[in-house]
Amino acid sequence: MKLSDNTLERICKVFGYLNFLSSKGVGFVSSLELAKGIGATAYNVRKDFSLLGVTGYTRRGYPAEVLKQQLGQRLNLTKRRKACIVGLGRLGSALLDYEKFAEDGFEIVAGFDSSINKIERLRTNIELYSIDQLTKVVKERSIDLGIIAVPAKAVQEVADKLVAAGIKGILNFSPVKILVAKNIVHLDMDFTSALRFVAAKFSLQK
Amino acid sequence: MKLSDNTLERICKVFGYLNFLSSKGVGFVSSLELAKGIGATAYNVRKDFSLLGVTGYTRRGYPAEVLKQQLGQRLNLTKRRKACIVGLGRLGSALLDYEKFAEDGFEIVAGFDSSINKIERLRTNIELYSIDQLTKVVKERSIDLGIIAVPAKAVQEVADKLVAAGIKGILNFSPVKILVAKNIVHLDMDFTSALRFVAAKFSLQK
DNA sequence: ATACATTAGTGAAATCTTTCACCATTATAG
DNA sequence: CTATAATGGTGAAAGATTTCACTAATGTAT
Repeated sequence: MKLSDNTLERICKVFGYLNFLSSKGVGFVSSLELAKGIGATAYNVRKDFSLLGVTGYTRRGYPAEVLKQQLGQRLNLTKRRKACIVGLGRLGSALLDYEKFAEDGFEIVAGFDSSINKIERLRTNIELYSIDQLTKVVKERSIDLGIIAVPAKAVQEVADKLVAAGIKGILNFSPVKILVAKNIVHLDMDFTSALRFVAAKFSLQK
Repeated sequence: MKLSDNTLERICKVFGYLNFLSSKGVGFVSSLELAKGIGATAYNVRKDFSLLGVTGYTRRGYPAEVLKQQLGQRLNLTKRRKACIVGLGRLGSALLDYEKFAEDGFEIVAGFDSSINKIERLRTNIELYSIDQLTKVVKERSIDLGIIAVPAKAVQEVADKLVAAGIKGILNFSPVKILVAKNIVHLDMDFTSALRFVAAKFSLQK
C-alpha cells in the first residue's frame, strides 16, 4: 500500500485525536468531527480512510474504538515501539519524561549523552548510558527509533551511529539536516525554522 | 505575493542553511548545494527563487550573503521579532534558553506560567510572569509571537488569550490542535504525532 | 579563440492532492 | 410509513506542485 506523506500525517493525527476521544468515552465520530479535530477537511478524512479500506456507517460515522484499532493495525501502530534519546541537554532531558510518548505506545528505554557528568546528575527511571555504548545498547534492546537532541556539530555522527546500530527511524530535533540512507525514515523538527515559518507567513499575508 | 506553504517552508530552511554557510564563510552556493542542505531538489530551489524574483549567476550560483539578505527582505525575516513562551514546564523552560532562537533574530522576551512557584524557582535572564499578566505584558511589549507549551487542557484558553492580546503567530507544542481566527498564523508541532509518523512510515515501506 | 561543461531561469508537462458532485444508506421526525 | 436530512463512499474534475526540457550565459580547459 502506498500512501502519501500528507495522508500518513493526517492519519497519525486522527489516531492521536482518537486517543483523546477515547478518554471522553465517545462512541461514534463523523468525518467532519475528525476533520475539525486535526485541521483538515471531511473530504480529506474520508478519502484517506477510503485508501486504507476503512469504512464507517451512514448517518452515524465511525465507531471510535474500532476505528482506532483499524487505523492502528493498518499503520502498525498497535505494537509498542522502543525508542531512545540521544543528547540529554535541556531539550533531550525534557523529552525523557515526556509522558505523551508512553501514552501512545512509545517506550523510551534509554538515554545517551557524551557527558558522564550529565548522566550521573539526571534523575529519571530511564536507563542512561554513555554515548560509547549506543551501538551495543540499541542492538541488544532492539530499539527501533532514535530521537536526536544533540548540538549541531554532533548530529551527523550520531545519526550514522544510530543507523549502523540498526535503528529504523529517526526524529531529529536539531537544526541540522541529517543525511541517511533512503530506507531510513527520518523527520527533521527544527524549531527555529518553524518559528521563522510562522513569522514569515504572517508578514506575507497582510 | 502568494507563496505556497511548501515554498515558504523551503525558503525558511534555505535561510537557516545560509546562516550555517555564513559561519563557514562560503562565497557562492549553487541551487544543488542548497537543495542538498535542506532536503529538496535543485528544481525546487530555483523555482522558489524564481517566484520570489531572486536571481543568481550562471556557472557560479548565488552569492550567499546577498541571497540571505534578499530572502530575508522578501520574507520579512530581517527585523527582530519578539516572542514569548507560555508554560514553563520541562519543555517550556528548555525553550526559554534555546539559543538558536536568538541567533536567528527571535528574542524571547517573556515567559508565563500559572504556577508562581515555578516562576520563582527558575533561574534565567528572561522575565517571567504569572499568566494573569499575559494580556498586559504582550500588549505593552508588542510581542508578535507566542510559543505554547502548556498541558493539553489549558491550550485553547492560552491560545485565546494570546490572540486577544494581539499576537500575530503561534507555535504550538502541545498535542492538542488549537482553533484560532483565520488571520492568525499558527503551526502545531506535536512530537507524539511526529514519532507516530516516523514509526508508521517505516512500517509501511517494507 | 574555441569548445565544453556547468549552472541558472522558466514555460510546459507530468504528477500528485484536494475538492467536488453525486449516489447510497439510514436515523429521525412527523 | 414516508419524507427528510445527515452522513459515508468514490470516480472525476479541478487545482497545486514538482519535475522536466530546453535555452542562455559564462567559467575553464585546451
